[in-house]
Amino acid sequence: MLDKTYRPDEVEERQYARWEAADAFSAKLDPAKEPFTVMIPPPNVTGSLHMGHALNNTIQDILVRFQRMQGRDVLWQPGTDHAGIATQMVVERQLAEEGIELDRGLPLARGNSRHIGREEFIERVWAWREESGGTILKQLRRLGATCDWKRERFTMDEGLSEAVLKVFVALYREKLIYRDKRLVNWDPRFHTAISDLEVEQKEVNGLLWHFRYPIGGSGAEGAGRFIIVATTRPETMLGDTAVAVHPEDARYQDLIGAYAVLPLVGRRIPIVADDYADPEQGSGAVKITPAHDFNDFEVGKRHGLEMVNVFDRDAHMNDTVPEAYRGLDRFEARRRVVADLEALGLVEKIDDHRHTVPHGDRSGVPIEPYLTDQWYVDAATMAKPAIEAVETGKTVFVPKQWEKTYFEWMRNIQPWCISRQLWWGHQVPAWYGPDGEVFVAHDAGEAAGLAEAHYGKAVELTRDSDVLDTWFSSALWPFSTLGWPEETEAVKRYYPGDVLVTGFDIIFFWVARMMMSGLHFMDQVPFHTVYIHALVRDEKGQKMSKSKGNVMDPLDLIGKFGADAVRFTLTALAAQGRDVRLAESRIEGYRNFCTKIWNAARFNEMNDCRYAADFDPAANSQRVNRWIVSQLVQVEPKVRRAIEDYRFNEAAQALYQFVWHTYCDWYLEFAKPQLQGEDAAAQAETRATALWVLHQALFLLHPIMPFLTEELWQQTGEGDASLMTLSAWPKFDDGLTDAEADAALNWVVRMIGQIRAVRSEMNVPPGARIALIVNEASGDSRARIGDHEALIKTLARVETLAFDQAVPSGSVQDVLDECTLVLPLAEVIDLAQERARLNKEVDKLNGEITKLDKKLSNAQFLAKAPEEVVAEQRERLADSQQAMSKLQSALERLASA
RNA sequence: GGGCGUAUAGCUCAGCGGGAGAGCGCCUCGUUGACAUCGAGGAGGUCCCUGGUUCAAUCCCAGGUACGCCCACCA
Repeated sequence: MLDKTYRPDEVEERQYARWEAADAFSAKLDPAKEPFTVMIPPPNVTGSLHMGHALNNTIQDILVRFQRMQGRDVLWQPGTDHAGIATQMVVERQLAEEGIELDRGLPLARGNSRHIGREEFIERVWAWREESGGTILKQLRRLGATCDWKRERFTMDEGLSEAVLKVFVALYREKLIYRDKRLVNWDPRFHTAISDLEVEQKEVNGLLWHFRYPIGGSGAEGAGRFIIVATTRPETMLGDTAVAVHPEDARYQDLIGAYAVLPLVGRRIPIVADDYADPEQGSGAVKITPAHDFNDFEVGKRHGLEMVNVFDRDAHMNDTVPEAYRGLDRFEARRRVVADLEALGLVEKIDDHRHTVPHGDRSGVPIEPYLTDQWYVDAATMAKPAIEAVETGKTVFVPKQWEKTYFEWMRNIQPWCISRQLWWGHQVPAWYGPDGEVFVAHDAGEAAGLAEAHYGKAVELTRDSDVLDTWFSSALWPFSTLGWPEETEAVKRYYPGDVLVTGFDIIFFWVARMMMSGLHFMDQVPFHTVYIHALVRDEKGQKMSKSKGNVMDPLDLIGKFGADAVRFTLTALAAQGRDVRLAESRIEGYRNFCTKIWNAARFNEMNDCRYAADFDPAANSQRVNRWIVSQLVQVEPKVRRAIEDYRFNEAAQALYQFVWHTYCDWYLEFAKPQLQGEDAAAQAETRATALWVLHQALFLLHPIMPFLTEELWQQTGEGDASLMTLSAWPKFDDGLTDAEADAALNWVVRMIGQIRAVRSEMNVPPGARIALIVNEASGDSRARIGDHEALIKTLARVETLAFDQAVPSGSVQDVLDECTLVLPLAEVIDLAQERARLNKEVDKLNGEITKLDKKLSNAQFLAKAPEEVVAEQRERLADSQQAMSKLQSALERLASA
């Protein structure tokens, strides 16, 4: 017996365990089946499940469950990402609580008692990972995700690290990885370089300071002349090595080639002519700090300027600046510089200024352009095949518009800075000789060999201490997880993958880089389709964030409404090209849908509908049964195609409509008289059909709502022996569609709906003696009414139903398609209201008739519109006119009454 | 500055070159043995504006307005 209500909390855990016990999720390496591969976007090992993950993985799970049911050999590859900075932060914070900090050659911070070195730190990270890493993968199970957990990978695993090593060395030898000294985005909080993508531009209210730099040199010297420069970053003036003016700027012609004396520092800095200086901007003169500004860096290179780096890695002032400023934090230095210049009378003015400041996306602090040696990938070269692959359709984006975003970025791609000054990550496989000569190799032994060949003797080597950007290893995910560089069966079978499901925010970070590395090392695109889904926002369209307090926790929602309700909601809202605005009321609505399905199953159970493996719907004789089967058969391709085309919301919509509004609202009502009637054959057929149709619908629902459907299949279907998760998608014979039953019962449905509407609008009391008289109806309609008289009487609460009878006087009539609804006058409560209602109908029809008349009297329309459209419009006009005449006579009767 | 997207019922959103839809909310009625986490019915919309293409435009095109997002940025 089914419980009174569906209890997801009790069912979900049990069913998930059954699936795992049956090994339902594992890739089978089965050569008889066509493979289907989905690579999970590996969540950060530090992460926990948020709504974005819930959407992302619901979609993937729908796809893989659907494909398994289609008979494919599915690999859904799970795993986590070591998330360099994020993880290091987490563990560092934990260590700090124990009074431990990393030995970075700096004194201990207050409150801390000891330093630890790199090795010990890395041990601590692994220990942390053992204990609390990867909780998100456990959370994915609660969502119902059917990843192949036995194949779980971690980007710091031995195998994946091997892939990273091989890729780095290979790219270095192909000169696609190189070392360079240039400005990088430096994060002063984490003391590391970050890539362009990890920099977030934030708009802030700042100030624009205008400084007066005294002109030095023979000519203008002593004349007390100044050149005015403006800056948003006063502290960097300590590193100025020039002032630039536009070569054609008339104001400064005599100063080009002269020099200014840098206040506070006393350095003589040249005044150079460079197009970079915009005469329209401020004074037209601009201070040049080549070591701390990307534009200035270029100017510096053009003019051979000195590059003075004024910061240490904490963004404190270093020893290149005058004593008074050394060791100051950059913001403190700013205040001091401004104050000192003010004291010297060198501040021309200070304006309010709104501008953007680059911030580290993880640290949240302003980043500094900083001159260091780093490792770079020649992304522009690697991007070329990746661009071509999308241009030629080897990989397609869904929705297609994202290809434009991809192209835009890939065609303007900059060198990718891949080295990070962190400890947690893949250490750069480079060793340096005593003179700084670099040897890139797979291991220390190979490096030693290279060094010996270079120097002619054995030398001591020092390994590069940097680690690689986390995304460097993620970029290899589609093949490194399969065992590459080993030539495994899995690599051969599951690469290239089929579809990658991800959010647009990750196109640059990950998708683009997988494309580049996949094409380079595997000669094939890593996936044929990239499905880009929306961002999950709150119901007001705001991005969910902890600071706004509008975060919805998927686990809470699963606890409250069940995983299936959450999954179905996300699916129903996941229309292409639009953000998902998630309101709890929506989930509640779909939780009710779960309940509805459950109750439909209970109805079957209570009516002795028993599962029969050999039931053949084609043998049905009852029209209502042929009808519901026909309706079901028409839903299946809608659902299948919607999933195949990534239109998940349409699949959800079609299923919701069918199960609730066709099966429950109408079919089960139609079935009741047969289930409770005397005709044993009809009863048996209806019992079997009701349950069979429900089961088929459960199969169609299964990829979206796996738990509920599995539970009902177990309880009302084949029982313990069979798992829906391992079963095939239903395949229906075309012969099961039944045009005759469709036409008849769809007509009956409409008729009952209309009678109910009239009853309701006329406020007809429940027991009223309402009659339906059929006079001018066509043969079809007469047959339909005759065949389903009992249903119409019961469901529309009609007392008598008669053919070819005069409408009795003293009654009110209404028009329903081809029939007349008759109601004794005494039963009508409000004649005026009924008159108003009929008049409103007349107005509506009048409008319709006028419109159609006009259209059909337009010669152009008749000449150019397709025949069937013209015919259809004619038919509509005829229908409207007929209805109108009946309405008129109904009104006349009402008037004379 | 460049690119992309969105504008349809009170709200959240589907949809479509030829009769404006759903869910939620709202109103009315309903405790008939699956389900009140329910059933029946209803109200509610110049489909953002202007122009163009077309026999026909909410839909296609152009321009505009508003909002959102991404990328790059002025010292």
